[in-house]
Amino acid sequence: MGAEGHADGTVGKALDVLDMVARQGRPVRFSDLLTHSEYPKATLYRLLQTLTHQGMLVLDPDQGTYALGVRLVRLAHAAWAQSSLAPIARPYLDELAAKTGETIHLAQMDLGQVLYVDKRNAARPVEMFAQAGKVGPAYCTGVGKAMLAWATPEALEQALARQSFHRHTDQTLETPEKLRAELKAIRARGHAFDREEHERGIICCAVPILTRSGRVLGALSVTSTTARTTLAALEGQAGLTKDIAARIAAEAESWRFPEPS
Amino acid sequence: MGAEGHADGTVGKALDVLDMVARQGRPVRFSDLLTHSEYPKATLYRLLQTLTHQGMLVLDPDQGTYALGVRLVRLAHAAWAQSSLAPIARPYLDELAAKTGETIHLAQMDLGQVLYVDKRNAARPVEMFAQAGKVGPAYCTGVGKAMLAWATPEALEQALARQSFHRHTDQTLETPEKLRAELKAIRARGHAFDREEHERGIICCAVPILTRSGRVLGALSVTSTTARTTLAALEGQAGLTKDIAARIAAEAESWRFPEPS
DNA sequence: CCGTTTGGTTCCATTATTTGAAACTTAGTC
DNA sequence: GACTAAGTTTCAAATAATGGAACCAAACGG
Repeated sequence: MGAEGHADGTVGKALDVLDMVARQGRPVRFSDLLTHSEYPKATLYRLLQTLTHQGMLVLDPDQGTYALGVRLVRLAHAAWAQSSLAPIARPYLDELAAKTGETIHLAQMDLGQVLYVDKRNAARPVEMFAQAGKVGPAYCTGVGKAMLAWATPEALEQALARQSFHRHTDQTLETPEKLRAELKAIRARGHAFDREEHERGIICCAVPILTRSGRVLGALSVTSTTARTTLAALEGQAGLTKDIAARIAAEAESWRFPEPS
Repeated sequence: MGAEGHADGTVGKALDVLDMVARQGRPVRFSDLLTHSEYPKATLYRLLQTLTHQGMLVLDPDQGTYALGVRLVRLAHAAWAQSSLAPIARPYLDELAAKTGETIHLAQMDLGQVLYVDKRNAARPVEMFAQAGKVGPAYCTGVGKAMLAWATPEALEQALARQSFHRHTDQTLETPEKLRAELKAIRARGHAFDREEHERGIICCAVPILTRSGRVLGALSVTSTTARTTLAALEGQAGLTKDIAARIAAEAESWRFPEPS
């Protein structure tokens, strides 16, 4: 992993370092990062200094550890409100959750990975960050495959290059070829399934959220367990899910001109 | 505004641009940014390209507008989980909300501004991003003053330099001098009040969250309205609030060694 | 239709920043 | 008091950023 191929320019490297800190999941010492990093000591050191000075990282002076800074949280709040589908989709997710009684996921694509931007659990209200902001693989989730199926050729190639094709279950599609074939079937069918490809016992039916011009904005899925229901039953919800997806897309498109200023 | 004095290096400029996009609150065209920016055309253009290529920004090809990218949401998830007090403080906030029956704010300092990282509304469960991630002024909020009162001299000066001292209400402290005097009183007292300084009718009592070494981690406030209660009554909760703050601090400190690895 | 403006993209010689090996400074060990 | 590990600083060479100007394309206007 890592394999940050082409981190263009200093900015790319800095963001790379930021990711590195994020990946650790806990405050890290300089030397920890150094061992995990391909950058030489002095370079890494200066990058950390810059990021810290910029408030993207915070240095705990007591322990000499770096953690992600709160400036990120502020930026993310804006990102959430302005770029993700979550605020637009909220009422529609509620509706879909109510009508299906199943778990709902709203996802977008982030550099070949699936990013869950909102979720409904049917049972209890959303605990935002605990649920959203999480990432998952694209090649073995319903939402991931739904988005890949309608991705542009370039985006697809980029994404494929970033998939690990780890065999999570014995249903997992293990090769780019198998995935390509599946994507073709998904395009023909209009929706994607997850046949326990990521997690044993978890199935879902996912649809893409497309603009009128055919661009993928995200994906929406209805998830359940093999204990509770079947794929066929989930497919029965596909029409409703597509309908909701279309309404989200329509609103997302009309939302792009708040005020002419 | 803007006035980003010393944006060190390319990274600083790039992050500056990121902030600029965030500030607009909606997808922006290249030329919009150009007019608001001090950078020359080509420079801004390349910064935008880099950020877009890095997934921090997303270019809507249909409209040629830039918006904050989802990569930020992912980073923020990590920031939230690892750097903010929110995950640690959650149960304590619940407890405080239950015992006081008032609105609770958990805040941290971000470049001289107050960043609300969690909140309890007594009535309904938190809608995370809708509530958290918001920012407010430090000089006229309870949590802001509580944090400034225990800030290091350098941090205080930096923060003071960034305050606008806008007169939100006729109670607002309008000058650095008045604020300094107030901070001294707060240190002596052990907790800060908001006497309708930010918003008419809104009062609160806030306490800092301090490490054993005396460093400010954040602040905690119990907020209400003049219609419902009085400052004196809120002060009655100060002991409980300090207790909760101490427990949050203790847990935050012990949390810093997940595994020796 | 053709001249013009507006919005966006690319060039490229100049300039400033980044780079990273190595030297240096602290603490901790033994 | 020599030895180590962790963090910080230096400095000439290498590299990347810069930005004025040219360019392209699409919309506009007469």
